Amino acid sequence: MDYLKSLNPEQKAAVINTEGATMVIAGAGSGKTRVLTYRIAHMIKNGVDPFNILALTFTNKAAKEMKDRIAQIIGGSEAKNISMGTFHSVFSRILRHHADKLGYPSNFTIYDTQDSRSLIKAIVKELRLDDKTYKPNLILSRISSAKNNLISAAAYEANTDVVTEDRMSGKPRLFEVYRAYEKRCFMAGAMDFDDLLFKTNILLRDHADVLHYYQHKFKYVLVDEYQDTNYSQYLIVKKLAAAYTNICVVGDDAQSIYSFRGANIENILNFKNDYKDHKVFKLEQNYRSTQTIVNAANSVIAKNKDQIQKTVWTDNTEGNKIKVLRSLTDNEEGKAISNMIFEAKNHDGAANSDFAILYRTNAQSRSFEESLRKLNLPYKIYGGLSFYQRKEIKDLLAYFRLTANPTDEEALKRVINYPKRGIGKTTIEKIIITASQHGVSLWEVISEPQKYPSGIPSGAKTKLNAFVTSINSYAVQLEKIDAYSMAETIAKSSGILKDLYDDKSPEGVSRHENIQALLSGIKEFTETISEGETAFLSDFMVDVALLTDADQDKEEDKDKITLMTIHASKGLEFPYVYIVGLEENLFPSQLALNSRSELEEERRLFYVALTRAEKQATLSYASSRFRWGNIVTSEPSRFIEEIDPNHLEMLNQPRMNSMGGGRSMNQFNMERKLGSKKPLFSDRRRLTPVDEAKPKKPAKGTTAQQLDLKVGYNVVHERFGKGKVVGLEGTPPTKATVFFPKAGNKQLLLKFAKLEILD
DNA sequence: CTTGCAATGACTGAT
DNA sequence: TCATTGCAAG
Repeated sequence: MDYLKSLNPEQKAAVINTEGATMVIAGAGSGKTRVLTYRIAHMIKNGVDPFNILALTFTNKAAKEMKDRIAQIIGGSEAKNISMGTFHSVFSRILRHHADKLGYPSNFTIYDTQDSRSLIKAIVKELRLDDKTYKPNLILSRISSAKNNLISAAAYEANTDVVTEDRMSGKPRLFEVYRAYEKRCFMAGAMDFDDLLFKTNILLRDHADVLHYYQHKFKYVLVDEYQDTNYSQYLIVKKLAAAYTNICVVGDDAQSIYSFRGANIENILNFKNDYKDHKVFKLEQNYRSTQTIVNAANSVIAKNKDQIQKTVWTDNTEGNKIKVLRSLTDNEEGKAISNMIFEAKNHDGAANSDFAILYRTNAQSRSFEESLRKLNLPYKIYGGLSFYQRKEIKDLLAYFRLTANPTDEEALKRVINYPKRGIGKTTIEKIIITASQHGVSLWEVISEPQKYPSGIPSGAKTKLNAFVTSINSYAVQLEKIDAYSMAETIAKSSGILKDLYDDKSPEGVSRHENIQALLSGIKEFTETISEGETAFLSDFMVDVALLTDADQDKEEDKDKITLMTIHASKGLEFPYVYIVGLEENLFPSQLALNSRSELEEERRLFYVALTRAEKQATLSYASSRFRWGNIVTSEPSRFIEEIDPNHLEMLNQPRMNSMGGGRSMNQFNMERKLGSKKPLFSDRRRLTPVDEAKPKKPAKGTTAQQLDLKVGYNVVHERFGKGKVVGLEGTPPTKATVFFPKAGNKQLLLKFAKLEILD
C-alpha cells in the first residue's frame, strides 16, 4: 500500500477509517483532495464495489481528475463505476431515470438562469405587475432560496411568514409569480437548477422503493466542500446515508463562500448532532504555501467570529513578503500587474500557467486582458459569459432542445422567430394567452391550431405551420441518426448557419466560428462513444446545461495565465497569485457591508484568495476606477489593513496629501481625454463620483503622518468616525490601535488609514 | 412586422 | 461601458 506512505498521520487516519460517519475538517492547502482520492482508492482496494460509492464534488472537472487519479492507483477500469460528480449532474441523471414518477418526461429540459429569468419576466408581464417592483432577479433569488429550503409554491403561499415579508416589502403578489413559475416549468417539461435538488428530495420522499434502492446502492457516501451545501443538498445526503451511515464529509468552514446560493455553514457545524457515533479528523498542516502566506491568511481569518477552532501551520520556508501594489487607475493596475508577471517570468523562469489574477467581479477582467495582450502574454479567462451562454450557441441549442422536448417554452420563444420568419410579438402574445386559457403548452397551441382557436390571422398561421413542420421533421430523425448528423441538419436547415455566414462583421464571423466549434464538439462526442453504439443528439443534450468553462480543459490552454473570480478559484493553487481590486465597496462588495455575517463571508473569500498562492501573493488596489461609465474614487480595502503588517511589503507609498489636490484632478482630466465626449457625470447614481468625495475631506486639521501621531490623540477616520489612539507599533509608528465609540477597537495601518488629527 | 435610434439601467458570486 | 427596451417610421 504505497500510497499510504505519502500521508501524514492525520491524513492517513482519515483515509483508513472508511466505516461510519466521518467529518474531515481540512484547512486550506492541507491535502484534502488527496485524502478524498486515497480514501476512495483504499476502500476499493479493500473490497468495496465502486458501484456502491457516491462521491459528490464541487465541479465536474474535480470529479474527473479524482476519478482518473483513483483509476491510476487501483488500476483496471473499475473506477468508472463510481458515481462521482456535482450534486446537479449526479442527481439529474437519477431524475431522468425516474422522471415519470414525478410526471416529467425523461428528456426534460434543464433551464439555466437565463431561461428562468426570462420566464419570470414573462409571468410578471402576464400578471400585469410592475416590473420595477417585481424585478426578475429579485424574484428569482426569492424562489430559489424557497426551493433550496424545500418550500414549494403551495407551501410558500401557505407560509404566513414569507407572505407577510413579501407584503411588507411591497410585493404582495410574489407568491402568485412563484405559483405560475412552478406551473409553467412543469408544463414545459423543464427543471431549473434548484429543481434538480428539490425534485430529488421529492422523489426520495414520496417513493420509498426508490429511496430504498439508492440507500442500498450507495453504501458509501462522500461529500466534498461540505461547508457549501445548502439545506436541500444536506437532506439528500442525509436520506441516502441513513441506511449504512457510511458518510464522509470534507470541508473547511473558513472557506464557505456560497451563502448567496443557499449554502449553510450550519450543515458542517451540525454534523456531530446528526451522527452520534462520528469521528472527526483535522488536517491542519498546509503543504501549499509559504509561512508568510499561511500566517497572513491566519491573521485575517482570525477576525471572524463564526468558526471552528483550528490552527493551520506549515513546514515550508518563510518565503517572500506579500507585495502590496497601489495604482492610480484600474488601467494602471492592469499594466503594473502585467509588468510584474512579465518580470517574474524573466527573473524566475516561471511558466504562464504559474500565474493567476483573481478578482471579485467578472467585470474587472478587462484592464488585465488589454495589458496582457499588449505584452503578448497568453491568458485564459474562466467564468463570465461561458461558451454555452453565448447567444448564437443558445439559439442553436434551443433548436436541439425543442426537437427533443417541444413543450420547452423558453426554447420555443427563443427560436420561433429566429432566423426571422415573420412571426411577431402580437402573434406570440396570442399563443401565450391561448395556451394559458386551455392550460396547455405553447407547442400544443401552434401544432394543433384547429383545436385551440387563437385568433391568429391566416398569414401568420401558415408561417407557424411551416415552423412546426420543420421541428417535427427533426424530431422524427432524432433517435435515428447520430448526434453530429442531426446537429448539422438542424444548423443548416433552420437557417442559423446561413444567417451568421451572411453577417460579415467581426462579431458575425466569430459567432459563425462558435457555431462551428459547437458542431465539432458534437462530432467529437459522436466519435468517442463505444463501438457499435450510436450517440444521439439527445444524449449530448443531457448535461449540456450543467457544463461550465472550468469543466473543459483544452490542450491549447495548458500554458496560460489564469484570470478568474475568487469564487471560481476555489480548490485551485498557483505559485504566483495576484489579488486585484482590493478596494472598499468592491472587495468587500458594497452589498455586503450591511451585516456582520455578510462581511465575514467576504473575509472568507479573501482568505480563499490568499491561500491559493504557493510562493508569492500580491495584493493590488487602485485609487480610482471606471465603473458604469464614470470614474469613482476608492479606498484601499480593509482586508489589507487586517493582515499583520510584518508580512507586507509596500511597493509604492500612497501620497497622502495629494488626494484632494492637483493629482487626482490631473488624473481625472487624463481619463477624460481618453474617454468619450460624454458629460463628466451623468449624475446617475450613488457610488460617490470624485467630485462628491472631496467635500468629505475637511480643509482643517492635518493628515496623520506616522511621525506626529501619539497615544491619546483624538482622530477622525473616514469610516469609523471619531476615535482615540490607544496604542502604536513600530518606530516610526506603522500601525495604530484606535478606539472608536461607534466601532470599537480597530487596528489601522497608517499607510492606508486616512486619519485626521484633531488635537 | 421589421428596422433603427434613443433612453435606460446594470456590477456581486455560479450549478 | 454595454446590453436590453421602448418608440416611431417604413
